[in-house]
Amino acid sequence: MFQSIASYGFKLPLYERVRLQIQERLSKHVWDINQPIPSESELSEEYGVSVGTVRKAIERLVEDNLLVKIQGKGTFVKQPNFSASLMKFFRYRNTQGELIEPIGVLKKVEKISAIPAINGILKLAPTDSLIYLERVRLIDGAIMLSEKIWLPYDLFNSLLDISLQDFGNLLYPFYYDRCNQLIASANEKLTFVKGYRDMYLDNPADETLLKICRIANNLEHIPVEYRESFGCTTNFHYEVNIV
Amino acid sequence: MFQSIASYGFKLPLYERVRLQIQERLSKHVWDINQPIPSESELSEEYGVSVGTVRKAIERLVEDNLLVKIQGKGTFVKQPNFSASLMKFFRYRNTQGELIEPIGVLKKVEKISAIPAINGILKLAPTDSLIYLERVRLIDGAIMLSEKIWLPYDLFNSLLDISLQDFGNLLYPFYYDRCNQLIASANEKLTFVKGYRDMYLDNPADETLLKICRIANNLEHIPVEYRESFGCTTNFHYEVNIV
DNA sequence: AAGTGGTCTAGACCACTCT
DNA sequence: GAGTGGTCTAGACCACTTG
Repeated sequence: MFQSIASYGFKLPLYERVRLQIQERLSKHVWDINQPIPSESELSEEYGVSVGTVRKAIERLVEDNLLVKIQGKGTFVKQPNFSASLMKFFRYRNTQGELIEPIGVLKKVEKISAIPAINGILKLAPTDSLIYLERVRLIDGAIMLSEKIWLPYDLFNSLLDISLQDFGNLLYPFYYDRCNQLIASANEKLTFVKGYRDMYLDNPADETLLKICRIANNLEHIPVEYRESFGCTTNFHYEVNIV
Repeated sequence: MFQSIASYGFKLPLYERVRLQIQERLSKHVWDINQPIPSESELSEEYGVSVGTVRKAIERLVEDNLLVKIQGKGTFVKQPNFSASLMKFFRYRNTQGELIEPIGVLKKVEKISAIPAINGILKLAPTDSLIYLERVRLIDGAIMLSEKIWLPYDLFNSLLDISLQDFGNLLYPFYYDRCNQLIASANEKLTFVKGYRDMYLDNPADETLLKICRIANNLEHIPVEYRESFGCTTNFHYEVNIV
């Protein structure tokens, strides 16, 4: 009964193959978000494996934040909460010291040809095309952050069909809904640059700017977004949990 | 045979009680660091539980980075590698762009009485005493970072017996060796301050300084260190993995 | 009472490392 | 070949939620 997953390779342990099966059904949104997915015994019967094997598969998916188990009720699809996870690391404070969620406004979406450095970061073939975004983030109408974003064309070309004003405040939910790419982890580097003039920030040339380079990965740990953000240090607030 | 761990409370699952038993032996350094710990079947016999239960207990300890399993060889005590984990997040670069490990020099160690704000952060009783450290970090002999560190007196009083020059480059290995406190996670907040003059940095009053506030937790997720670091933005480089 | 996930057991066989 | 951890199974009982 596992011929269908032969393509995954038979060297994978059974519970990993079951995990991939379930994960595939998850990304196809087969199950209603408010209903429990089939029970462990149902799945074990369906896949013809023991309950313990299904449990182990589901355990991994829970670790990956794709499922949530609730004792007595069942196992549920977890919809990623972006504003509570990734975006919380990146904050500005107002003069009263309260946290602010900057408003994201997209300025440009276009297809561009390969850029060796970026293609290298995104682990693409040297000639693969890219999607290029420009975006600013506003606080009280003032531009605090200017972002340049590069994405693999093959995965994100559907973004070209969306008009600028239809992009929401957060990009990652868009990636998820439109391109089926769930951003699951990221690496960020913070540095400071002097003498860089940004077209949107319109900053004095001698001002020290914050520069954040982010490589964001999907669930399969494949880098799918490279982003460079430039910002003013005023009221900037960065928070991170190291585990 | 589990009377000895009655103090942990009998509501804990068996594998959790076994985990705590093993963890206790780990923190007492019962096992040689270069030898495998007793095998799963040996431990299951010793504790009078099934192999599966021991496996689950060890699984958790591996997740916590306390043990490492190597198939065919055994399970080994993992000594925490601080320079490769926590400290990698915090870097300066030289003019060639290469990463530099700043040298840490301790300037002050003393017992102080309670500070309401700090005691609150460290979740101590309002009158509990503290250990206070001052420390600078140097690159090419120049002070790049000035750190103020507060620790619970009860856990860290043995630091008072160590002379300043005997503190090594990294503090966390010291916490581990001398006070049995393994720093396992941390929360850091980066902000910028202007108008703060630091005694060690000896900075101009109008320079914008980086300020990093860190709350570091031990394995039991109890906060055991609060640290405020002030630094120059020049050549500063901060890297973090978000998962 | 029925169904869910949570815990625990016992035992089989496999893959790997060492001697 | 002996010993280790890795995978997989089958089944018992418990804790929790819902009708």
